[in-house]
Amino acid sequence: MQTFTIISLMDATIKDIARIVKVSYATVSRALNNKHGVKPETRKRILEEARRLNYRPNAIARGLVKKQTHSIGLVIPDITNPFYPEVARGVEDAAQEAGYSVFLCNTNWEKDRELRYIELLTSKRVDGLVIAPVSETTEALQRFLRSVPVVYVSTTSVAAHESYVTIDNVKGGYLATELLIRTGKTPVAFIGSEEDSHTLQERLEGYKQALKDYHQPVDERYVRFGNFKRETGSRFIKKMVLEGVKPKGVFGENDLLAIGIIQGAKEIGLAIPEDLAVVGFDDIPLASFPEISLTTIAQPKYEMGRYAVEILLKRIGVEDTGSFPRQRLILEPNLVRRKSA
Amino acid sequence: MQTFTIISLMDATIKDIARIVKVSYATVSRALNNKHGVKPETRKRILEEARRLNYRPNAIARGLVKKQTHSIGLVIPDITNPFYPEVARGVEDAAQEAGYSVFLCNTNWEKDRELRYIELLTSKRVDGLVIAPVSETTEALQRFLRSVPVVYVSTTSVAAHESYVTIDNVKGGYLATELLIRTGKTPVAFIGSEEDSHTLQERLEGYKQALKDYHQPVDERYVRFGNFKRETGSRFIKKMVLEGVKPKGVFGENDLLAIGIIQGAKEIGLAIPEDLAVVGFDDIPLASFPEISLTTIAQPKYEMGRYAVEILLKRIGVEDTGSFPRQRLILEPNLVRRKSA
DNA sequence: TATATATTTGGAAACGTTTGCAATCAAGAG
DNA sequence: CTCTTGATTGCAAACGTTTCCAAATATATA
Repeated sequence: MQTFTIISLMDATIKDIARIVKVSYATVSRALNNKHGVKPETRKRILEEARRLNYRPNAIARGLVKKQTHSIGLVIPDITNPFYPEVARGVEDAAQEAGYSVFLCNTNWEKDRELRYIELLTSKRVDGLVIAPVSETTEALQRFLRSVPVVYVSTTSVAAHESYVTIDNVKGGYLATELLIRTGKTPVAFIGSEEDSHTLQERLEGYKQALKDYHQPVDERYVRFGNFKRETGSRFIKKMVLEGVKPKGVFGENDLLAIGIIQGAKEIGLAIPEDLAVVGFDDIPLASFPEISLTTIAQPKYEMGRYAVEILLKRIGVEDTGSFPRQRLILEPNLVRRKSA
Repeated sequence: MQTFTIISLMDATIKDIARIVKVSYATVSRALNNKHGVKPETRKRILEEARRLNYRPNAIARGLVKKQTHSIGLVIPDITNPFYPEVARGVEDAAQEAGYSVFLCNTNWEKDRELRYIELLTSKRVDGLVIAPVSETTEALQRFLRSVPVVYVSTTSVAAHESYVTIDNVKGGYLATELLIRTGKTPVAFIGSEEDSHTLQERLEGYKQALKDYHQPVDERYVRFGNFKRETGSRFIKKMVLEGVKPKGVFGENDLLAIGIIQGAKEIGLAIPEDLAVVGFDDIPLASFPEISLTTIAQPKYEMGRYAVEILLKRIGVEDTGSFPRQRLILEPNLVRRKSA
């Protein structure tokens, strides 16, 4: 009894099976991998013994010879940010279906932590990477990335030869602004996160485009940048009206910001959406809560994750690196109308 | 130029370095790992060449000989559920600091998907596992788990020899109920998720304990079970009052449920907290939003994640499996009072 | 029955490291 | 100048697989 337990504790290898069944371990390998060319009866004996020994193939050893690990890395800023769990879930589901596992890496928005992670992941010989980069990729980062297939998610601004999946942020910004204008909520303001973010720039471009198309003046006093935190939205809207800049509508670059805007507006006695209509971007789970009911531009987050790994796996599948054409997938944003605008 | 690129594309190995520097690859290995006993000048030359070749140690090969991968698995029901991102983050941070990577696995609450994952992870030879199991562990699962160190998170009901970190659910339930009673919100109801969940049972026990201590009757009509979805909370509270069962306070087994309860209550014209006070459990990020402002029992989610891997790594550190004593860490729940009660 | 062919098996190298042991080397002691 | 000693180095095995190639065996063909 005791002995039995101990035996089952230490991992049996292919050699153990070979020794017991009295065949070469080449044969055992073939049997275990359902390769043709092993006599049914032999195969049966091997499988039985494997089962009896509680044999688990050693993926490490296999990885060494096959030069692939069936693992991919998912590098995101922060799983705690409500935008990412869904894309992570999409990534994970798609990976799992294809027999891949995924390493979760939070960069915490830190450039060097991101770099260290990528370094680590390449050391672990992941077969590929899906990454939502902290910011514009640096040269150092590029150097690493050259040795492993990668698809970017939620960014477009990357080296010309890389694949990515994202949504049409310009269009999203346009849709948001357009709604505000058409419902008479002018002038409409824009409150965004960091100014140098490409995502922001695109959404801002959509905003300006809509303004132009509908013959609205573009007034810089109505556009502000801070960071992606909720408090920022609250602070900025209050500051704005304090300065006498009084929009009737505001487009928040993301939902957290937009929710903050609503909260700030309420604090100074503005009714939503009568006095101030606000629309956000992302459609995080929170947005749909009755208490919040935020009108917003939805991103198909889960699908973005899925598509990213689908592209990645296709890329991994082709042995001839470099011959694989860059894939760009730009998904459609979707206006979902709730009570805030 | 072209040639250079190609060279840097294929991974240089220790042998390449050895060949160029003209030493044995044993020496290269020693140099790269900062082992003593290699002449400073030799080490320098090796390090330089490694850098020049853009050498990345192959963790797979290393793992094969050292029999450890510096990877752990994180097996949770669903990263999309607001409870888990924080613990995942804690796990990841602690792991990262110790040089470990973490595989993210969503079981989607499916027993067999959980099993498949654990099978996969053991095949990949993770050094350990932190797992929030779908339900009571099965025999099959136990068999796998015996071959790898594991610490459970957010559960207590497991084999006597396993480690876990969780919070004192009984106490949490008690705290919640006590608050309701002391603020005069009696009778107080309990609305929970699946009846056979151990977590629920513990929180329910706390509820009953408090009732008893404060000489309140325990009336089964005031306790209901459904699932952990928000809608359930909403439906159940409405159903309750429809049946003439009219609590003044209700303890929702988790925040989602509690928020649902609030929403349902509002729909039928109840004022929160005047007509109905509600307290939840978990303190998910949402709970603190002004629009929600849910009084709840907070779990130190991030810390749970951290502690889990700290215990795990300590366990991994000792070579003599079996000699490591089971670790139980039961964290304190924390009442955070907001507007809903 | 002998030969050709197909099926099943085994041997051995390879994947990229780490590490115990023995060999070499430089230098200090006598 | 030789002997000891300690610091450096190299050799080779090992980790657990996969896979190429050849050997062995069985089956079909003539």
